[in-house]
Amino acid sequence: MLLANFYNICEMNKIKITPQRVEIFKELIKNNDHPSVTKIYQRLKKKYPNISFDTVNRTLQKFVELGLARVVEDFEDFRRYDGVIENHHHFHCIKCHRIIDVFDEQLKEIEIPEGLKNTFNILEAKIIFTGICDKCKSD
Amino acid sequence: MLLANFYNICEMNKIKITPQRVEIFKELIKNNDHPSVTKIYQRLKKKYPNISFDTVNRTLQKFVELGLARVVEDFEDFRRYDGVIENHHHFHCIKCHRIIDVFDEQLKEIEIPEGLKNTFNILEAKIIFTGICDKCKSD
DNA sequence: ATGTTTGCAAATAGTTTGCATCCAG
DNA sequence: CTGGATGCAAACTATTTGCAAACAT
Repeated sequence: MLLANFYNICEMNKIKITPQRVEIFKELIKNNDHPSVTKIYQRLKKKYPNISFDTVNRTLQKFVELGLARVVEDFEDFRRYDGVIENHHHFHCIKCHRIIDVFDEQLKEIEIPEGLKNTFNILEAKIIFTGICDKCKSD
Repeated sequence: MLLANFYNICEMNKIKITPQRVEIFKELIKNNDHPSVTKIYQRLKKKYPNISFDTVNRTLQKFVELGLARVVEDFEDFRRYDGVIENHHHFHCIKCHRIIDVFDEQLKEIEIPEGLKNTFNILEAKIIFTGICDKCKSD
């Protein structure tokens, strides 16, 4: 996502291009380190001491609405527990938030790319499917 | 994970087998619907009105320590944003919490099991690798 | 001009902590 | 008995909301 796209998308959606929004967007894409709201806020506060945490927070949410950004691993915002210890995959329904275990022979051994295997110690590779579940489909 | 294992693991780790722990464990594995603390608390409160939210919360954490349970998609507990819109995978470092984008041709098309494809509307299939990153490996 | 956006402050939700009491071993 | 476990209440953290003032168009 480039800065030029940012302007286009803002105009298309008729949302105002404010200095804060421009700076927040630039900070978001600058080094792609998946920053939190607080991170972006802290970085911007150095250059623009007047910016508020709240604006950063709301702006990032707006960006997600507009398709300019995504929330990292965006599931529910509270902890859930799993009694199944063995490695397995999950399906998340985006409507009812059901989580369904996925056990599949084919997916059991995920091919870990050489680049990754050599650089990091990979402890787990888990597929997370998101979509709409059977119950919610029929609504 | 079975109830018998629960007793064994508690004994092995010399933690007390209290009625609360037994009930919380049974509730966790009963229908494997990935319950939140609040869910388990609410369900148990019907039968055991004296149980406290706090005990449920701490017990579940204890279960994770002992390897009796897992936290679902257990990443950091605050929201992080991604400026990359295109589908891609992530590597999470469990030590420094860096998140690194994984783009890989081989992984681009994840084989979605027929069973899943037929039952749900799958919108995304994303692999989340967890492990220890290059920087943290050398510490 | 005017309706959106901003900054502030207070509220909220989920989780955690401190501590006195209780109970499993 | 005794140290770990429980229940309660208060604290904490991340996020959200309401509102008046400021600004982009």
